[in-house]
Amino acid sequence: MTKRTHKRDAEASRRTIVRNAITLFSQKGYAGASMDELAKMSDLNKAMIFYYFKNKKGLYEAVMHEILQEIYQTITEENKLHDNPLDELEGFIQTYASFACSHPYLPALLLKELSDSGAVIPEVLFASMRKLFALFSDILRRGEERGIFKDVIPMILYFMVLGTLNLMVTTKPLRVKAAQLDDIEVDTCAECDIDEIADYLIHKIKLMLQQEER
Amino acid sequence: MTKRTHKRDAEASRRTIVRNAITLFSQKGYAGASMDELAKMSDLNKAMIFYYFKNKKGLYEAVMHEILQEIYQTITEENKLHDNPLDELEGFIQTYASFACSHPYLPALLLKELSDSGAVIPEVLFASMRKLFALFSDILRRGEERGIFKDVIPMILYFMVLGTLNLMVTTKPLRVKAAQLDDIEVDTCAECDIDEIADYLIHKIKLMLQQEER
Amino acid sequence: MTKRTHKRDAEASRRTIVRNAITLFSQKGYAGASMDELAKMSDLNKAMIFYYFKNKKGLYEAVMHEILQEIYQTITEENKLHDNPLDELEGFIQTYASFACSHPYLPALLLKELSDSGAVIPEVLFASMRKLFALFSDILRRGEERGIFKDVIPMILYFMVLGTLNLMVTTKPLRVKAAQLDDIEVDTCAECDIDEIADYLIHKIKLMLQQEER
Amino acid sequence: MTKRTHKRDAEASRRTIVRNAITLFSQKGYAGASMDELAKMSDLNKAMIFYYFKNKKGLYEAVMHEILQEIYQTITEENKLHDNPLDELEGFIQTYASFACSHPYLPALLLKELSDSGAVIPEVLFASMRKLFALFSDILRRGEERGIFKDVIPMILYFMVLGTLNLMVTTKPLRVKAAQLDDIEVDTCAECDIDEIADYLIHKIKLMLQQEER
DNA sequence: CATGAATGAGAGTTCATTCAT
DNA sequence: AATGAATGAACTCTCATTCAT
Repeated sequence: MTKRTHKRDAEASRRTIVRNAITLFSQKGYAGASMDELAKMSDLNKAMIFYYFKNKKGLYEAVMHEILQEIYQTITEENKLHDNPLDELEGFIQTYASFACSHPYLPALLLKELSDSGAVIPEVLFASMRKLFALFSDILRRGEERGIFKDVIPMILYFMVLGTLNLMVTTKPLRVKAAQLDDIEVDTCAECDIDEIADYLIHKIKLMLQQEER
Repeated sequence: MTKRTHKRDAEASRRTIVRNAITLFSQKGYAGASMDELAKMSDLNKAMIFYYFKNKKGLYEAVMHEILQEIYQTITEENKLHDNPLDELEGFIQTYASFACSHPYLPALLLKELSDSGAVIPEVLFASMRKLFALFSDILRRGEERGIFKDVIPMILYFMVLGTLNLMVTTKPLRVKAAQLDDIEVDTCAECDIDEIADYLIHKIKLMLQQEER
Repeated sequence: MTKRTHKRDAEASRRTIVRNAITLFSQKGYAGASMDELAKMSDLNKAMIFYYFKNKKGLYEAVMHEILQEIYQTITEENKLHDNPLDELEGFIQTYASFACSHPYLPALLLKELSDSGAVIPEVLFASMRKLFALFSDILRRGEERGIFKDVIPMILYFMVLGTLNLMVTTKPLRVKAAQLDDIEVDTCAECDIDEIADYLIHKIKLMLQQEER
Repeated sequence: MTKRTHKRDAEASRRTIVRNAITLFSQKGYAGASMDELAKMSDLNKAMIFYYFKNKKGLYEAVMHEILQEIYQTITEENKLHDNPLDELEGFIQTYASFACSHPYLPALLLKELSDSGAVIPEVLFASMRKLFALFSDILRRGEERGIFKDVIPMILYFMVLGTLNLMVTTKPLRVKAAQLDDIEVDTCAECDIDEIADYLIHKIKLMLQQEER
C-alpha cells in the first residue's frame, strides 16, 4: 500500500493510483476490485480516480498498459545483449521468469485477462501482447532459418513458456500450502525458486527444438 | 442459457442452476457473476439459488466440484485403456485437450482460480486438483523408473501441459480476431484445431523427455 | 429447543410450535423471529406453521394468549388460598415473581409488547392483561374498603409491581455482566434471587400502602 | 417525519437521519425498522445512511447514545439545583417523568433494549445506563448515611421508578383505548397526566423509604 | 397431516459514478 | 487539483407465504 507524500502533484497522484490499482486488480480481479478500497489505500479522494481515469475501465486499461509496457521494455532491453537466437530465447525466458517473480501481479493479471479472452480490454491487450509475441516469434523464426530450431510453432511455444511460468508463480502459495498438509508423496516444487524453474524450462525447450523431426 | 422444462423437480432445478452457473462464472469470474442474472437465465426465482446452495460461495464450490470431477473421471476412464507410460501420457494430453475444447469453461475457470491461488475455494480446488496431478505425476514417475522418461519434474511439466492447452483454448477468440486484423506477419494459430495442438505438444514433450541429460 | 417425537399428531405439533415460538419471540421479538428458524427448531416443515396458525401474526397471538393464560391461571389458583387482601397482595407478588423467574420469556414478551402499546396484537393483550389487572385491582380495592390500604391507585401500583419484577428478570444477564466488569462501587444485585427481590418489594409496598395519608 | 431543508450539509443530513431513526426504532424496534423506510422519511438516498453510520447497528448505537446522553444531561443539570437527597430524589423522578413524557421514544427504546438484555448494543447501553443509575444510587446512599432513607436497595428502587414511569408512558394509548371500550369498572388512569403520576410515585416512595425497618 | 419446491417482495449493503464547492 | 456529499442501480441474501403432491 503506497501512501502519497506530495499533495497537489498530479503526476504523483496518478502514479499512486496506478500502483495501488495494479495490486488490487491482480489480487481481486476487475470485478472484485473496489474503487472505494483503492481510494482508501491511496489515501486520496475517490473522485480523483475518476478525475484522472474517467472510469474503472479506463483505470484498468492504464494498469494493463503500464505493466505490459514494463515487461516489454525489460525484455527488449535484455534482448539487445545477445546476438544469436539460442541466447535470445534463453534470455527471454530468464528475463520473463525473474520479472514475473519480482512483479507477481503480472502473471495474475495476465492469466485473468487471458482467461476472459480479454473481455475487459481487448484492444490494449492486443497491441501490447502482440508486440511481445512478435519478438518471441521473431527469435524462433530466425533460429529456424539458421537451422538451429526445428519444427517451430511460435504461438504454441509462446503459451508454453508463459503458461508454465505464470502458473508456477501464481500457484506458489497454493503449492506451499499443499506441501505442508501433504502426505509427502507428490512433490509440488514448493521450494524451487523461479530461476531453477526457468533453467529447467530452458533446458527442456532446447531439447525439443533442436531435435530433428521424426 | 438452459431454460428449465420440469417444474417442482428439485434435481432438474439444481442442475439447471449449476449448468448456467458454470457458464456465468467462466465468463465473468466469481465477483463478476450476478445471482440475479443467473436466476433469470435459469428461469426460476432468485431465492431458489440460495435454497439449493446456501450462498454464492456454496454455489461456486458446487460448480468447481462438478467440473473438476467431470474432467477427472474422463481422464481416469481413458487412462485405463493404456498399459505403458508413454501411451498414458499421450492419452492424458489428448483427452484433456479435447475435453477442454468441448467444455471451454474448464480452462476459463481453472485459470481464474489458479490466478488467485484458489482465493475463493482453496480446499475443493486442492483436493480435486491434487488428484489429477497425482495421476499425471504417477505416469511420469513410472516412465522414469522404466527408463522411458529422463529428468522429470512433474509439477513443472504438469503446468506446461495445462498452461499451454488452457491458454490455447481461452485465447481462441482473441487469436481469431488477431488473425483478421493482422498484417499477416505473425501466425496466431487461429485455424489450428485443438487436436493438432495436442499432437504438437505431445510430440514436443516426448522429445524433451526421452532425451539423455546433458 | 423442543424436538417432536410423535409425527402425525396434530396437537403435539401445535404445542411444539407454540413452545418454540415462545422462546424465539421472547428472545428476538416479533420482527426478529424467523419462521424458518422456528421450523428448524421444531424439526418440522415450515408450511406446517402456516397450516396451524394461518400466519405469523396468528402464531404470535396464540403465543401471547398461551402465556397470558398460563400466568393468569397460576395467579388465580394461588389467590384462592388466601382470605384477606394483605395476604392476597403478598401472594400475587410472590407468585408473579417466581413464575416470571421460571418462565423468563414472560417478562421479555410483556415488556416488548407493552413498549409498543400492543402494536402487534392489541386485542389479545387487552383481554388477557385486563383480567390480570382486574384481579390485582380488586385486591387493592377490597383492602382499601377494609381500611387496610390507604390512597390506592391500582394502575400505577400494578405497573410498579410488574415493572420492577419484569425488569429485574430481563436485566439479570446484564447485571451479572456489569458486576463482573465493574469497579465494585455500584451494587447491581447480581446475586439476589428473585424471591428476595419479591420480599423486598412486598415489604416496601406494604409500607407505602398501610401509611396514613399526609 | 422530518424532511431535510439543506442539501450538501453533512451535519443536517446526519441529524435528520438520527431524528427519524429515533422515531422508527422506538416504534418498530431494531429488527422491525427498515433502512428503506428511514431513507424515504428523511428524503435522502439510502446509501447515505451507510455513508454516515456504516451499518444499521452503527446507526442504532448512535441513536441510543444520543438519547441516553440527552436524558443524562437533563437529569444531572436538574440535580444541581438541590442540596439534599430528598429533594434530589424528588427532582430525579419528576425530571425523568416529564422528559419521558415529552420524549416518548425514550421509554419505548429503553424497555425494548432492556427486554433483550441489551442484545444489540450492550456496551453503549452499559456505559450510559450505568452513569444514570450511579447518580440515582448515589442519592439514595447519601440519604441513607444521613438517616433520611432506610433499608435501601438502589437497583430495585431504580427499576421501580423507571419501570413504573416507562410503562405508564408507553401504555398510554392502550390505557386510553381501554377506558373507551370498557365497562367502567377498572380505572386505567387514562386521564392522569404524567406529573400526577410522578407525584403519586414520589409520595409513595418517600413513605416506603422513610419508615423504620421492622 | 406433512413435505419440499417455489415465489415476490424486501431486507441490508456496496457499487461506480457525479455534483457542488 | 482536490474534497465530501449525494445518487441510483445493483448486489447478496432472507423473509413470510403458497402451491403441488
